Amino acid sequence: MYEFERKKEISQAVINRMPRYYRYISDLKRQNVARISSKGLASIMGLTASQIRQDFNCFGGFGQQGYGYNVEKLCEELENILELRRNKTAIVVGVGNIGRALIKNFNFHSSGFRLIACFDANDDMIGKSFGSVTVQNAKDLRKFVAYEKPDIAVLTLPKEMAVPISSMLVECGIRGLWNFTNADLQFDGVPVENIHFSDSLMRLCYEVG
Amino acid sequence: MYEFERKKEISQAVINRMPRYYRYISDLKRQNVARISSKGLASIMGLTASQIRQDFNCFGGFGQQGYGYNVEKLCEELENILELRRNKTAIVVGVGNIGRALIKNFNFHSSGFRLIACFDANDDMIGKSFGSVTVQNAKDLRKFVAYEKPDIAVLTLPKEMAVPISSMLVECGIRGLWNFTNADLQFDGVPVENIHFSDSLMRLCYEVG
DNA sequence: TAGATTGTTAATCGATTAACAATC
DNA sequence: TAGATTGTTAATCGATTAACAATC
Repeated sequence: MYEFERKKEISQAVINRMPRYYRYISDLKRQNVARISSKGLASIMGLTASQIRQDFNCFGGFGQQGYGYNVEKLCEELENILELRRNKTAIVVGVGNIGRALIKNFNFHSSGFRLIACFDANDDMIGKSFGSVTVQNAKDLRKFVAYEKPDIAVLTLPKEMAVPISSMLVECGIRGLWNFTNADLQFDGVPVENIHFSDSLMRLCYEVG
Repeated sequence: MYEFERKKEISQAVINRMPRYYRYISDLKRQNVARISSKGLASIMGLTASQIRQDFNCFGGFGQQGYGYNVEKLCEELENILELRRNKTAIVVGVGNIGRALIKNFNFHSSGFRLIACFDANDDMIGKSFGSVTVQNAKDLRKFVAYEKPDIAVLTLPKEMAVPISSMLVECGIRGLWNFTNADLQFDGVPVENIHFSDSLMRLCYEVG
């Protein structure tokens, strides 16, 4: 099924770099670049060639001595590693400004997902359509998740709701959470990816000095 | 001016943790908790006590042997470290869905900033008001930045515009960039904080397996 | 073949954790 | 004072970089 063994021991640091590799490699592919060496890629990405080779070799050897990496093949390998062609399913929970911005503008597909539903507790929102989905009543969320088994939920709801709702979602079998609230969520076996706007802006506040 | 020496050698890993510390400590303050030990904080944050003490000691000793840390004092120290009370200025460049979501809903103030203006190239947008700001013509952006000297710019514009516009902003003296586009930006001496939605979601795609 | 560049092992560097003397 | 807990040094662990034999 998989082209590579998913080794448990792949570090978070390596995983964190993979989407950026994918971004650069698909750009090169779009520009019809046929091959690239670790040295060449290192120079455009601002990394060391050594690190790039180490990173790719966590997932198996995609290169060829004396030649480098075939861009098209490498691009495909990265898609396989990140599982971007599996068409996993996502629901959006909370259709406020950020939720709507994601529904209307964000390309879920190119990050490996298909948006199949969205929910809100506000009566004025229920029934409205954005993009390809219609807002459903939050009261039906539990039933939907239990039956439809979406892979992940996008949490764009008020911070206070984040813990109770995500607990419920995990109970109903959700497999991952994309968390836009400032709540710190943690569940055994359910990965959480956080978009912490304020943490990021505070860092910038520090960094600009 | 500063209560602590900003040592060059503070690692990015430590800085990255500071906003999260601040989040937890201000929560404790809100709950009127008077003091907390590194051990206590470690247990609620899921870190080691040792790491917490090491991190805080990068900025000076805020604790007291045998007692722990005074929550109110620690909270204030974190605000000083992150410079959250300096009221730095920000502008939003690009008033699409994400830009508007930030303008209308995001609390810039609690992350150390004051939103002073926003810009868009779309004629239909210019003149409209959101929250406390009115959309200005992108043509006037250069002049505005050169004269008003905002500290940072929030980049919520199309990816293709990110490089040319941010180069122009840096030229005009912008001191930091909060980048919501998928472009990789890098300028000497101008920190960039990235919110890479798709990188984050791709990681989640990998992690849910 | 010769040159280039990988995959991989070894060396280095940095970050985290442990330990403990200092001291409130 | 005795107990608790810091600040800080030393030990460990993990990640990055360098080196080089393998090989295309």
